[in-house]
Amino acid sequence: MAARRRQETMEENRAKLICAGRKAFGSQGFAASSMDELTASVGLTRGALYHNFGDKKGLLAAVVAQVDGEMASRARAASARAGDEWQQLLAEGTTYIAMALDPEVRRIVLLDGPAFLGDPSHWPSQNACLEATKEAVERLIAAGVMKRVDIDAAARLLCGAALNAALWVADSDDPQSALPKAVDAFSLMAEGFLVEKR
Amino acid sequence: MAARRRQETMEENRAKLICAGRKAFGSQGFAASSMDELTASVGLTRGALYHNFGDKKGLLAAVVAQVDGEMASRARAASARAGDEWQQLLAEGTTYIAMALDPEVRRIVLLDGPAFLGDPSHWPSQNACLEATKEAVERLIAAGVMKRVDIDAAARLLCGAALNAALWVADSDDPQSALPKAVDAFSLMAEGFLVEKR
DNA sequence: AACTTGACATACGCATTGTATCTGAATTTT
DNA sequence: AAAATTCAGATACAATGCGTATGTCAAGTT
Repeated sequence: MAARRRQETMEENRAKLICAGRKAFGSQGFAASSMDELTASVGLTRGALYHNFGDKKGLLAAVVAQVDGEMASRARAASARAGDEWQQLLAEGTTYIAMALDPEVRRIVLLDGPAFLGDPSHWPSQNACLEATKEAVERLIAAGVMKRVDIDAAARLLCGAALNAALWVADSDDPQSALPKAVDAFSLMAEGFLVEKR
Repeated sequence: MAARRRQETMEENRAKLICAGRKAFGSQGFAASSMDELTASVGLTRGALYHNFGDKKGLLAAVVAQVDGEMASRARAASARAGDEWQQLLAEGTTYIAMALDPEVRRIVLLDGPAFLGDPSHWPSQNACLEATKEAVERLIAAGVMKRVDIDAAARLLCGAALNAALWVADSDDPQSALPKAVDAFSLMAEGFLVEKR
């Protein structure tokens, strides 16, 4: 094999570790994941880990940022496909609910993330979900569709409700039938913010 | 000192450990708490811990059950002081928000609990908050005040929104001013469930 | 009073994290 | 191009903590 650039292989290794972190944290949880196993699974040692991410939590932060970013882009895509601005907000919310059914997302972003990294609104990734919701709320208030409430509070409530509903759906006896119930209830509750009922 | 009954001292020791667990888990978090230190702080050893609670998570479960129970009784008290049934539901919600400002509650029940013990709706303590909310929702639907939605879903959304809002308030730059915003937004959003606006 | 029980202590093995030091290949310097 | 320098990652080490296996002594039993 030809001589590789330094930076190139380093980025490759970072990507490998983040990928392995997703799998390990997503399946066994952050606390139960061994960094020895994790690094060995991609042909490295803990040396690479500590050099690249500082400590175990550093890797978690990187993994969270990646998953979080993917969630946000999927949410934006769903939002773009929806009708008016209100429909877009609902689409984002229901997309969050659906995404949180992925065990990896649940475990990493909803459970271990807040527990080990602190409140999502303070994450370096700025919790893209919250950010997207905030923007939507801002537009809706400006357009006179939503009542005048504190933007951060409303966004947090909507996001929190959606993601929490997802935890419920995922852990319910019959997720398939729980999902539409959660989506219905979410849409209904969100209408509390509307100026006029539809 | 007179000879103590066996069961008596055992219950005393259990209480001591749970109390120490509250302090340790609440201040340092579950993962960072050393069971050696914790048990020593009440004049015992890990032997007592493993005998009484099986393992570290066992103690967490006991602590969670205690805190959770206290929260529920405070919520019921607030509910009893409120006006009509709808006001009672709102009172419960805002009480949850206020209670979650207690660092111990936040850390133990909202962060470490779900992360290490799994979904609250499956806790042996049955998550008293959820239970209380469910009962309230059930009554309100029967009374025709709330729209017909799935009871579990609605309760989960309301509870989730309230507790999530509390996490936001607690971690915001200025909790004192954030609290009323959160309460306002919560009350407004909950009205989405109402049959007719008030 | 001898015996049994069991609540808790003691002692041990194993796993894991973080750090300090080392190494060799990629890059830079002369 | 050879020597010098960097630095990504490996190796080695120290510290801590969990869980278990075993021991012990007072409370309860017969």
